[in-house]
Amino acid sequence: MLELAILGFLYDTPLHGYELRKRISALTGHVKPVAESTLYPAIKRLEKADLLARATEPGAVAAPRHVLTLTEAGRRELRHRLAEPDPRDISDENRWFTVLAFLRHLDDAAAQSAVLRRRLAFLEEPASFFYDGDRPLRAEELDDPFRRGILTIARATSRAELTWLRETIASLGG
Amino acid sequence: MLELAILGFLYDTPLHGYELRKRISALTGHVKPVAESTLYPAIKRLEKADLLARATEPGAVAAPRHVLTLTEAGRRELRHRLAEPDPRDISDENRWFTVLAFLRHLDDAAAQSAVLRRRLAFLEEPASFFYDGDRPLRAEELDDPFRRGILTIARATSRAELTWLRETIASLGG
DNA sequence: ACGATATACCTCGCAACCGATGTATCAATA
DNA sequence: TATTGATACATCGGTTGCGAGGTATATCGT
Repeated sequence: MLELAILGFLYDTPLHGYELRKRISALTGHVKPVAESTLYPAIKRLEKADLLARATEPGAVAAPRHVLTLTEAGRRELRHRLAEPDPRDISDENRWFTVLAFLRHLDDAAAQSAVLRRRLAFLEEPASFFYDGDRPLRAEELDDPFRRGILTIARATSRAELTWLRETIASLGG
Repeated sequence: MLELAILGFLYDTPLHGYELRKRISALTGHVKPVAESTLYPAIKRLEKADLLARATEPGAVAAPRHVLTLTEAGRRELRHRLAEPDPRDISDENRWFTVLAFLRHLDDAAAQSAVLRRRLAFLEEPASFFYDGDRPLRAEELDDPFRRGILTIARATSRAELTWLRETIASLGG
């Protein structure tokens, strides 16, 4: 998820690590804070895999900057990760939002639509958080008000997202 | 999050690892699958910390089972983790849902309410995923349809949850 | 008789994540 | 003048997570 965000932001324009950190924090930081000690090793991993290159520049304000630029392989890698997301990128909302945040980088509307349809298929599966045997329970069947809350909230999200997905898929396919 | 789920399920009744795995999979598995190679080491960690004890029983169907029971320290630990959740348990929906799933185990309505109010405070902060400088952007201000989707969906979730939180806090407060 | 499926547990090695801590420079504020 | 805060990068050790693989037993369908 972090690597996807790094690739995604650098796809637009080269950035140094500190600026990258601020952008990632703005995108997902209020939900999942990004530690510097996670970001810098991730950058190194991507550099080692030749997905990005770094160039040292004198710091504009303070210490020298390492400006990060995606390589051609890095650009391919982002498109690949967007076009064929890991199942977790589809099911986990945090990861899914990161995919969505950069999905415009897929040039092909059909490819974008295919990704949205994967999420649609996931949301259309009858799934709950609580079961009676195999049967998914509805909010009304639960005594526990907190568990009822989970279902109420999840249902609201799901409805909103289904509506948006169907509209957006239609507008892409049009 | 995994440890919280283990403690939460065992708070009700002793279970063996395999059954625990099925319950955790039902609860969060459709979003975040639980690997056995994550669960068993987690059980060991909790055992080592004296939060749970294991007793070997002949297997009802196949191999022998290790029935896991929370110790008194384990029960205290669950209540503590519920009463004073990590900030990430509040901000990250996956973790938050796990807290909610077991929040009934806090005996005190005031303590439950305090936890809900922490989530309420988090949701009431003006946060977005996209900014113009410091100003959070609204869905209508974005060109990118996918990023607009993120805000649309997040807004719908947030509204539903705020409503539910306020209602539930009111009903707890008497 | 054989293979698939379910039950039931476990280890290994690698990857990822994070808190604590360290190193510098520069600007603003007290 | 001192200290805080922002910029800018990095390492270390510990913890968590996961895929791949392993070991058994019992059941059910073919």
